Order: sequence, then structure tokens, then C-alpha cells
Amino acid sequence: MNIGDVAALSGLPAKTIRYYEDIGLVKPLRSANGYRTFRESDAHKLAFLGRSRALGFSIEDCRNLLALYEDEKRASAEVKEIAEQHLKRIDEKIAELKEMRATLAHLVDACAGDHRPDCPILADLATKQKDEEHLKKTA
Amino acid sequence: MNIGDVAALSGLPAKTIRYYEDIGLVKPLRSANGYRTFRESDAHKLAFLGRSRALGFSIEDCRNLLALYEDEKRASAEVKEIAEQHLKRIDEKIAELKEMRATLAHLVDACAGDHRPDCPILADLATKQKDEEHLKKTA
DNA sequence: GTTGACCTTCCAGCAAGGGGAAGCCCTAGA
DNA sequence: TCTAGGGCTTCCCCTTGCTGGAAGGTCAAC
Repeated sequence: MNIGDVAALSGLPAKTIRYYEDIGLVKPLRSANGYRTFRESDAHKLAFLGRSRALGFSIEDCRNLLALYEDEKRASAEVKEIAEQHLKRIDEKIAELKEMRATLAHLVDACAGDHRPDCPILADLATKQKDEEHLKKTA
Repeated sequence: MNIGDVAALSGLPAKTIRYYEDIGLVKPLRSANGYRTFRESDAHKLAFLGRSRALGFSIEDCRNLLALYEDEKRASAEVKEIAEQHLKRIDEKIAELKEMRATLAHLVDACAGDHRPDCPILADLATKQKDEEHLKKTA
């Protein structure tokens, strides 16, 4: 298989596949003309990577997951550990975004959004920075 | 004020402040020895930027917000528009993360996490990529 | 033989800074 | 007066995970 074929199969852009070779995630063979030649197992790995990435795993996580996947003697605990860590990071990110969202929604609500210059959003952005310290100190 | 002072005031690292000057967000003066000299208004802007960034606005959003902030004749509608767009992006991101989270939590739950190699997480990562297409085609 | 679709490598860049080197500047203390 | 230290400067590379483009080789079809 050439890179185009495996790209179509895995759903990954050819550029991404070359990059994955670059960083050692896959090791396709080369044919006489210099083209990359992918085996079934390479296509399989790439699909695995695509799926892992889609779940938000970092490249380093993917590398570890792939190694575990290929290790017949792995302990599922190792896989679970990686997944749980990632789950935790996702939860943290969600919490962070929700907090932003709450503040922002509040401000958007308070803003008239008309032709006048008065704007609670700008007022908040302009004043909070010192008030926060103030509040902490005086609280 | 030197950069260290304004860094302490705004809570931004000196590196970040230099970067913000680089990309034209602030324009501190220079004293004879080459040191940056920040006015009150610069400190104010930097705090504004810090707060905007903390709410997740992109640098370009920040640039626009800052311009509106300084424009006495702005329409609050313009500010609101930027904030609403950002709110929308946050909501999309949260939705995306929640979907990842759901899948991942499901898999983690199903995994024994012991010394045995059998692992639903790996099984899922290994098979979903083609099944998905399959499902779409055969559905 | 010549298009046009592939494929190759390399270089540059995105966001939004962080790390660290090499080298001024300024002040305080012995 | 010298020296140590801390702060400041510029510069360039590193990060994550790719993406785009330029310059050029290859291959199958017409």
C-alpha cells in the first residue's frame, strides 16, 4: 500500500502519516522508487492511532498505548492507568471551561449589545485584575 | 515602572509581557539604559489582557477587545459579539470533551485493570476505526 | 511524449509563550 | 574601589501536533 491508500483507509492525512513515521510511531518499508510501503499491520496501527487521538490522547499516550497493544504480556492495569489519567485531565479541562463559560455567560447577559459604549464586559475585564487581589487581601 | 514591577502588578510573567510588546499589544517607552518603562496605562492594559486571556479569549480577540476598550465611541454590540462567539467556541469545546469523556469513562469502567492482558480499552481502539465506517455504510 | 496524479524531501509556520545563554546596568556592601 | 547580586536586554531554540507549500522524482494513461 502507498501512503494515499493507507490515508484513505485510516482517515488520516498523508502529512500526518509522514509525521507519525518521523516521530517513530510507524515504520513503513520503502520500495525501490523510494515510496513508503505500508503493510496491513501499519494500516492497523495508524487506525489505532487515529482512534486514540480522536479520544484526545496525547501523542506520548498513543505511543505507550500502542506499545501495550503490541505487548501480548501487558497488564490491563497499565492501560487503565493511562486512560484514567487522561480522563482526569479531561475532567479538569471541562471544569476549567465551565468556569469560563459561567463568567462569560454572566457578562454577556449583562451587556445590552446596542450602539451605546457602556459595556459590563469591558468594565469587568478592566477592573477585575486589581479587585481580585483586593478581595483576597481584604476578605 | 520596569518590567518586573508591572509583571508583579499584572500577574503576567515578564516573558509574556515582552511577547505582548513583540506582537504589538503594548508599547512601553524605553529609558536611556534600554529598559522598558511602563506607564500606568500600560499596566492597566496588561491587567486587561491577563484577565481576557484567563477567560480563554485568543490573542486576536484580546487585541480587538483592547481596541474597543480604548475606543470611547464603541458600540457595546461589538464587544458582545466577540464574547458570544467565544462563548460558542467554549460550548463546542465542552461538548467535544464531554463526548470523549463519556466514551473513555465507559471503556475505563469495562477494563478490569489487573495483571491480565485482556483489555476492552485496547480492543476498542483497535477495532473501532473500521467498524465505524462499516456501521455508516451498512446502517 | 506529455500530461496529471502520485510520491519524495525540506522549510516555514500556527498559538502562546517557556527556557536558557550571553551580555549590559545598577546598587549595596567590604 | 572593587565586586557580587539581581534585574534587565536580545537572541534563538523548544514545545504540541500537525499543515501548507516549493521543488522535484515516478508512474500510468492517452
